Amino acid sequence: MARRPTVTSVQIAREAGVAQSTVSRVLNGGSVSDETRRRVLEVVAKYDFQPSQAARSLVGARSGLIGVVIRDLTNPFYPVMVKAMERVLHGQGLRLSLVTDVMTADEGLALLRREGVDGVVFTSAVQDEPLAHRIRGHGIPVVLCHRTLEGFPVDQVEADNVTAGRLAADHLLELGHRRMAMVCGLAGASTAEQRGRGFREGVRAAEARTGEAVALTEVDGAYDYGTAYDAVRTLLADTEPPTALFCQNDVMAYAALNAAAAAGVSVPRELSVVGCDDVPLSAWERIDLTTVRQPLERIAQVGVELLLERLADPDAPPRHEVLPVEFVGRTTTAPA
Amino acid sequence: MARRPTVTSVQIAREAGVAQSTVSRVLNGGSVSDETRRRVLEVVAKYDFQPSQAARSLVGARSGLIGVVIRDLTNPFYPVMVKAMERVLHGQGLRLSLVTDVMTADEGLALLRREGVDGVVFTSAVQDEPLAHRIRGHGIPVVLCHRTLEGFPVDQVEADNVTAGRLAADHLLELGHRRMAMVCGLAGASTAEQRGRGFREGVRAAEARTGEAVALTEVDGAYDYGTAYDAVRTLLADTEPPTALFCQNDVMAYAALNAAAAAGVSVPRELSVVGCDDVPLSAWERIDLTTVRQPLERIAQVGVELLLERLADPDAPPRHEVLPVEFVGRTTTAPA
DNA sequence: CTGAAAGCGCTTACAG
DNA sequence: CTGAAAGCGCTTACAG
Repeated sequence: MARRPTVTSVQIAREAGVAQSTVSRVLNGGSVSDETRRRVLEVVAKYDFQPSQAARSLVGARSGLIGVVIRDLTNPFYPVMVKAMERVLHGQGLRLSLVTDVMTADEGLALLRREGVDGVVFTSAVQDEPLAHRIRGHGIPVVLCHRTLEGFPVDQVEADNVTAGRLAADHLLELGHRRMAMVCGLAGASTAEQRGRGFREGVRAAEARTGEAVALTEVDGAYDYGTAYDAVRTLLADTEPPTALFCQNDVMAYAALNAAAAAGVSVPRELSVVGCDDVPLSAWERIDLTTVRQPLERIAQVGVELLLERLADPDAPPRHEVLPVEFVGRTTTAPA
Repeated sequence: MARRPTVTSVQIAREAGVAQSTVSRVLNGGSVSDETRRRVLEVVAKYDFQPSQAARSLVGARSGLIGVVIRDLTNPFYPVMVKAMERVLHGQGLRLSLVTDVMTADEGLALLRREGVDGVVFTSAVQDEPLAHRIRGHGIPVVLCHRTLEGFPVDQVEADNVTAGRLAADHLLELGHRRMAMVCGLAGASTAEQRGRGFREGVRAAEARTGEAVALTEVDGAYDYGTAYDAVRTLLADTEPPTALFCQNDVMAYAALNAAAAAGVSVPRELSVVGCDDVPLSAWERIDLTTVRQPLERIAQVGVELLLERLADPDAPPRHEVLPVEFVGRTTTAPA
């Protein structure tokens, strides 16, 4: 089990009877004669030679590493994104360096710099968190994926979250709900601001159209299961609880469904619940959540692609992609 | 956005008026005078200097990278493990390099070698998959975490899976079930073999004790949601379907619950379902799965610790930890 | 305690 | 097409 010394390009070169730089050339696609290439590749295959990434990124212009900043990996939302990103990156021969909430923002920033990432995809940017700005301040290309930051001119991709909120509102209002609550996402997250705005717009529009008043309570769920669970339990303990809930993401909607079950409140008979995201879990028969789908994997994919295009053309103007959302009616909502 | 040239230790040294090797020493804890240390750290702080990991791992004995091999990140089982591992590693100043099923085993092996990982934790080893053996063949320390491989003398940590299967059997038999099915995990996975063995032992023991025959059907679920879902739908379409199901992991139990719902089979009235793992999801009111808990985070933590101890003492005899499991009764099971 | 030097394993001009 | 050489940014003996 002593660390067997790794084979290096020098040894490959020696055994193939060529210069070390020639080995490098055949591996990186320089001009090499067929015969030389064949001879080198034979030795490469014999030892299953793998060039050192450390050496490569030390000398080269690129590390081949892309930073991906998420929050909590155990939130079912993120694995879907990470997987989609990994697929694209792996297809391009790139590696993903994950930064999660296991570390502080400062630690994450330091790591990304030490690793020499070629660029960073942020999936969880919030308005007052300067991490993305600081990374970019170090000259590292940044893209905002699924979240957006005001006054930060970088490549961004997001869903049409205002419409998402609007669709949720329209659905619940059409069902006749007039006493509703919104379980809000993280303060400072663009998605929370936009979904909230869309929902409120929908409510106001309905009021204007019907002349009927709609009661709308807003509580903070912080995009977090536990926070949302407690908030909904409190809501449901009220003397006049809402008849419908818009949760700004699916995870909080799961919390709402479970909190309702714990409180003995029947969904959808006594309480309608609408989520937002359409994470795969939402389609489970045991959950079957009415929600607004955002094209999660597509967002992840576009995010990575924007970064790759940025690396290819650093001076192109920043792009901002907005992807459409879609209402998904299932069984957690019913007429008031 | 031009890549601002990164500050190096040479520049820090120059500005602090010391040799580059002195900068290295203050950063790595060599002997340096207080005054020199102070002066260097001041410049380090001024530029927020981050030493290049590439250079460090090229010259040093360690890369500070630990490979972690999992299967599908979107299986709720793995994020829990990865997070627990990341916590331990980050506490030690180490980074995690994730290998998932987005790539082939060969590609994963190649990557791990190129990156020069100091060691690898396997969470999804299967008997006929030589990946772990091959990694180890390159002199890289390996630990098996949550799965075990026969005749492979490396550090291993697993739950007491035989007892897990036995507990599931005892519970269902006590409830009076005599027509059962087992949804089996991945062929070649030690957990599947052990849990299956424990369950069968329990059934045979009950038959011997009571003199009553117990019908036990076994179907393949491959530890996969979709595979298990289809298998359970087929089972339930039978003229004489089982009254109880033991699913060798929680994810397959979710599939069973959902398949039952889709088939209009009431759980637990018409069908009892027991899982295995106790992933956080299982405690949700909407799921509320009777299962056997294995100490997931603890397994992950011990796995990483075994590896770290191995790195500290390469010649210590291999260790094999077996962690206790615990029956968790919830509402997906009822008397036959 | 401190500095000068070697060297890790590559890529990339530069010659030929 | 091919080789010799420089150099990426560090750590680690080796002197003093």
